[in-house]
Amino acid sequence: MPSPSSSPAAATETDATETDASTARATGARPSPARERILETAFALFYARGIRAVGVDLIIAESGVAKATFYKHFPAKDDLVLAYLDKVDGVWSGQLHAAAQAAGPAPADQLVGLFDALQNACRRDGYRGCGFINAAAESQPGTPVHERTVAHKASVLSWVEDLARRAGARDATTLARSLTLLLDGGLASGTLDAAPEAPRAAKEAAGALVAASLA
Amino acid sequence: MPSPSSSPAAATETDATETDASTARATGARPSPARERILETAFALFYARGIRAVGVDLIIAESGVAKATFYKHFPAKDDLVLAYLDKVDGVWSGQLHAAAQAAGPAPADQLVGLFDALQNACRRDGYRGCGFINAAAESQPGTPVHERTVAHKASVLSWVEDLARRAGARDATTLARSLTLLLDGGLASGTLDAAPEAPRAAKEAAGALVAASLA
DNA sequence: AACGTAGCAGACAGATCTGTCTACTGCCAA
DNA sequence: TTGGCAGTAGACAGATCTGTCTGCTACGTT
Repeated sequence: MPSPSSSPAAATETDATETDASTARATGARPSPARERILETAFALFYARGIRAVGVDLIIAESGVAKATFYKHFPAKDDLVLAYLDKVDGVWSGQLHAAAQAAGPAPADQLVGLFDALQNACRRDGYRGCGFINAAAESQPGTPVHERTVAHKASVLSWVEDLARRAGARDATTLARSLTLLLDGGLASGTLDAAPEAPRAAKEAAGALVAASLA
Repeated sequence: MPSPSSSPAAATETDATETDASTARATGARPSPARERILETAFALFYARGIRAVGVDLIIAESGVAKATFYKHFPAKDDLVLAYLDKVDGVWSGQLHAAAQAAGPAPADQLVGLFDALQNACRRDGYRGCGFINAAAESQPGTPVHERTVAHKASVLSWVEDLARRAGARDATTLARSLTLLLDGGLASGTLDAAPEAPRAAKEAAGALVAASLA
C-alpha cells in the first residue's frame, strides 16, 4: 500500500501549506486536518483504482475519519472528485512548468524540456496514466467532472501555445496542438507499455517538430 | 437514443456475416441472433457511457433478451466486456487499414494517410475517444481487460512499425512510436475538444515526422 | 410424437454504494 | 460555565448491481 505522498505526483514543493492554500482558494472551503486527510486519501485511491471503483466508505475508512465528517466537507462524492481533479491539476501543471524551466530560459528549449515531466511521470511506479483522461473516460460529456478535464487540457494547450509563440514558431497554434497531442499520447499509453521508449520518442519527436517549426 | 449501427464505428463492411464470423473465430462462441443483439447493444452502451456505468440489466432490457439467455452466452459481465473489446479492435483496425490503403501503395504515404481514420472517428457524433484507452482507465493492470488493451496497442504499433520499415525510415522503431503517440493523443483528446484542429494537426505532424525520417 | 435446444419472463439472494441521522466526545472562547 | 464547533462511531434506508434459479414457450429433429 503506497503512502499518499509517493503517489503519481509526489509533489516536490512544500505540500501542506501550498496545497491547503490553493485548494482553499479554488474550492472556497477552509482547510482542516480531516479534510486534508480525506483529500490525500482520495488522491491516491482515485488515481490508482479509478473514481467509480473507489467507494466513499473505503475513503472514509482509509483516512480514519467519521462518515459525518466526510459529508460535512464534501456534501457529495462528486465534490470530492472535483477537489481531487484540482489537486491533480495543481501537481501536474507544477511538474510541467518545472521541467520546462529546468531546460533553460529559451522558450524553444522549454517546449522540448517539458517532456521530461512526462518521462518522470511514466517512470514512477504506480503510474496509471493521466488522471484527467482517466476521469473523462469515466464521466459523461457535460458533467462537471468532464468539463474540468476539458478546462485542464485547454489550459495546458494555451500555455504551450504561448511558449510556442514566444519561441517564434511559424505556426504556434498548430505546433502547440501537435506537442500536446504527443504529450497526451504519452500520458495515455504510458500505462500500457512499461518501456521507457514512449516518453523518449515523444521528446525526440517534439524536438523535431519544434526545430522544423523554427527553420 | 442512437441506433446501434450509428455508433462510434459504423462499420462500412457487411456487418452481420463478417462480424459474426470474426467474433466466433476470436471467442470460440457460436453465433446466434440473441448473442449478436447483446453484443451490439453492449458495443453502443459501453462505448457511449463507459463499462462500469452500464449494468447488465440495462443491456438485457435494451437488447430485448432474457436474463438467462444473457448469462448463457456471457457467463460473466467480463466475458461480454472482452467480446466488446474484440469488436472495437476489429472495427478500429479495419478503419486504420482502410485509411492507410486509401492513401496509395507507398508505405510512406500510408503512414500519413492512416491519420484520416482519426479525423473520421473524431467527426462522428457520439465520439468519446478510444474504447481501449477508456477501458484501460476503468480497469486494473493485470486484469484480462487491461491486457487486451495492451495487446491491441502493441498490435497497432507493430503494424505501423512494419509500414515504417517498408517506407525505408531511418529509425523505424522510433518513428512508429512517435506516430502512435500522435494517434493515441488524438484519440484521447478528441473527446475533450470538438474542434477538428486536433486530427488535422496530428496528420500534419505525422507528415513532418515521416518526411524527416526519410530525408 | 417425443426430445433437446434456444429463448422468454421475472423473482430472488447477496453484495455494495451513496447519503442521512442519532448520539456521544473534546475543546475553545465568551 | 455554558454554548458552539469539529470530530467520532455506527446504524439505517434506499438504490443498484451481479449472478442464480424456476417455469414456461416454440421449434426443429429424429
